Amino acid sequence: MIEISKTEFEVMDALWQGYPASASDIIERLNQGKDWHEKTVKTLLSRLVTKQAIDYEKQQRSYLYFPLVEKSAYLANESTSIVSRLFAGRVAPLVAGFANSENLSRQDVNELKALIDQWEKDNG
Amino acid sequence: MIEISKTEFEVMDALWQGYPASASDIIERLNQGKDWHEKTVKTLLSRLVTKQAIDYEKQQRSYLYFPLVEKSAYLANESTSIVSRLFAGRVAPLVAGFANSENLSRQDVNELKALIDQWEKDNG
DNA sequence: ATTTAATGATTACAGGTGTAATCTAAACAC
DNA sequence: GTGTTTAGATTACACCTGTAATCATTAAAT
Repeated sequence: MIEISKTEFEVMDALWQGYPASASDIIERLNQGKDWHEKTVKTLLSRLVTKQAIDYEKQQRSYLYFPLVEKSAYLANESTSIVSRLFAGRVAPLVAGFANSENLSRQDVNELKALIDQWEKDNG
Repeated sequence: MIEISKTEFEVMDALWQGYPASASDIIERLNQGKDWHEKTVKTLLSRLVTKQAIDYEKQQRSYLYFPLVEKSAYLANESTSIVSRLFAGRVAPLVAGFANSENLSRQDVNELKALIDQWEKDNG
């Protein structure tokens, strides 16, 4: 799997919001929350192209970028690798940690219950 | 929170298995699974000391290391920060991803059910 | 047509990381 | 007591990251 750094991920996330998108689109989206220099964002875009996480089509003088990796696929991979590194591959202990540190919301619990129900319907 | 790299984490994990422990203890534990050069492990131990993730007491010529951070505390912090970065702070979507990629085991589901029950007992 | 502005490409640069090798001092073997 | 092993300290070194600045080229403005 492609290794994407923290800042690169934020750029990916901005791109996932809607694509194809120009560098200035991305910069604008990012500057809703962060305050990165234009040059910084462009460096990150280049690096993502090199890593083959995104690609572009030339549009006159500028580029229109699009992701080569789906967000859901990326997140699934990352989650798996992190949970495998930190929790020997099992997700329950991670959730337990959340519960213990009061980081579990009512909404989380409801969603968890729903997806457990679904899981049990699918798997005996 | 202290930033611990991937390889540093593996050293921490070996130390958490039992401490105080000498460098050679750690090296031995790590070489059950990995195959790192002795020098590499010692470099990582030094860096962890610098980062104040571990400390040591001088024992004659060699050192006896011990963690300054508890594993559970470290894991709780890491989980929170990762889930916050990747899933806007909510853990349910991460678990959903696991369910969808067939990475959820019966044991996970049972544990999740148990901790949800507990959570509901504690919170309305 | 010439200046200006905007784009992407190239370069910069310090700090972190993975992965050791070399240096130095102390302990052990003989 | 002199050579050898061993522990930690110091140094190495390439690649990654965060964070841009400068360069080159093209399009737009006048």
